[in-house]
Amino acid sequence: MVKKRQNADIRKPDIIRNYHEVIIEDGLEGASIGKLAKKMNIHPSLIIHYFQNKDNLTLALVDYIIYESGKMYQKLSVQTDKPEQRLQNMVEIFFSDEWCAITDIGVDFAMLSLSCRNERVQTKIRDMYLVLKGLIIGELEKVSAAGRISFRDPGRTAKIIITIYDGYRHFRHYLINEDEAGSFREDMVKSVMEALRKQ
Amino acid sequence: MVKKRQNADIRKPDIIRNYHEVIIEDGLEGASIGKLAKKMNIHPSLIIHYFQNKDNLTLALVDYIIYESGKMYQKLSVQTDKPEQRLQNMVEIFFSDEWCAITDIGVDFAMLSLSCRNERVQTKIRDMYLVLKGLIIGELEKVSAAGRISFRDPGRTAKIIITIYDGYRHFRHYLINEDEAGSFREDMVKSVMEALRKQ
DNA sequence: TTTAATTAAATGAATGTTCAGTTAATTAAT
DNA sequence: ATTAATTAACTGAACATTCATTTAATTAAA
Repeated sequence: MVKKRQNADIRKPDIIRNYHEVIIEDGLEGASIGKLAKKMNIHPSLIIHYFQNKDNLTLALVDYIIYESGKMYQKLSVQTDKPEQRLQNMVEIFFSDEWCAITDIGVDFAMLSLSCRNERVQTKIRDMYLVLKGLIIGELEKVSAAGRISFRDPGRTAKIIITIYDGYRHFRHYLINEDEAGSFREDMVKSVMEALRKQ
Repeated sequence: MVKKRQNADIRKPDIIRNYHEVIIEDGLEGASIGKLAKKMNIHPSLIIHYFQNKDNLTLALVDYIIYESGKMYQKLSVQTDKPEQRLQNMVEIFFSDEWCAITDIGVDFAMLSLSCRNERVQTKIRDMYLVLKGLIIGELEKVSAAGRISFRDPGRTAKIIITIYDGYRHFRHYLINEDEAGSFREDMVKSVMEALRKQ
């Protein structure tokens, strides 16, 4: 049984996590403070107490999702010191099931949709992409520094990687069977590596 | 002034179009039958009369969006008969502003999100992708038939094209300035053409 | 005892939907 | 060609429910 009275440091992130789950189940359009409260066995007004209103709660959720993604970015630092191997590893991690499952794609789509109408969300997501891009550029520059391959424009290359990754994560949802998914992943990894070589 | 009494053939698609607009403005989570009715200066129950309930209306919207996309697919048939030129043209159309603006990306994201929870929507979107894929395969096979380049697995190649296109359409939204968008497009077109050559 | 966590109760507005009725257009019969 | 019957388009009002939010009171921890 959960301790009855908790402090804000526990309760607030707990509310956000549960809100995330509600949206997974019912979508952003089906999520409400009432449902969320019922799910958590707390009173709706407690949620308002912590987040003032629903918009704030949703903004906090965006932060949460971005933060969770950010945590994973750090895990990208791959075992080996060989720059090229690092690059290969990074790409393979991007296209792994674990990586694609970091956040729920359904919720991600909802947030992306929201970002088209909400400038603050748009900015947050843009910043997240900038972080990811910076991280990839870092890896590319390590390769360049090692002298093997040089990237004319690492920022450009990073964008290509992100684009193919995004498209992959998006489109894989609409493939029919599992073995198709497997070969699809291989193909997309190859495409990215190809794009890397051609810079 | 609009004719007061219209028949179903006019009214139903009109409702769907307006519903589309409401979602562009307020998102799927902000759209309601009430708002839609007010916007159209009709009674909410008239919408129910035609669509029975909100879910049906949303399903009809999915069909509408897919149909609008499908109409554009037909315009893909490009002027020239030279297969390779056709291929090039097709890719350039995919990455054109006009093409990316066929449907509203915000609404598309909302529908993609919905598809993660609604099997019927998922199937509809999957089918749409199959149509697009088939169309691309057709073009690839024309090139193969001309004997210039042969594609080992056109279906595979088509999936790569769709993936990069999807990622492009998705990610371009988070680029900062216009000239960046221009060079980004060029880069992605190049990437696709590269992927085509390497099959 | 002060502060923070939590609930209770109540709010008005908006939600989707039903149902009964009205008005207009179409069809068939005279 | 006029009229009657039928169908379809549309409105009005009311429905219970849910919605986010407010304000005040209560409970527990520091």
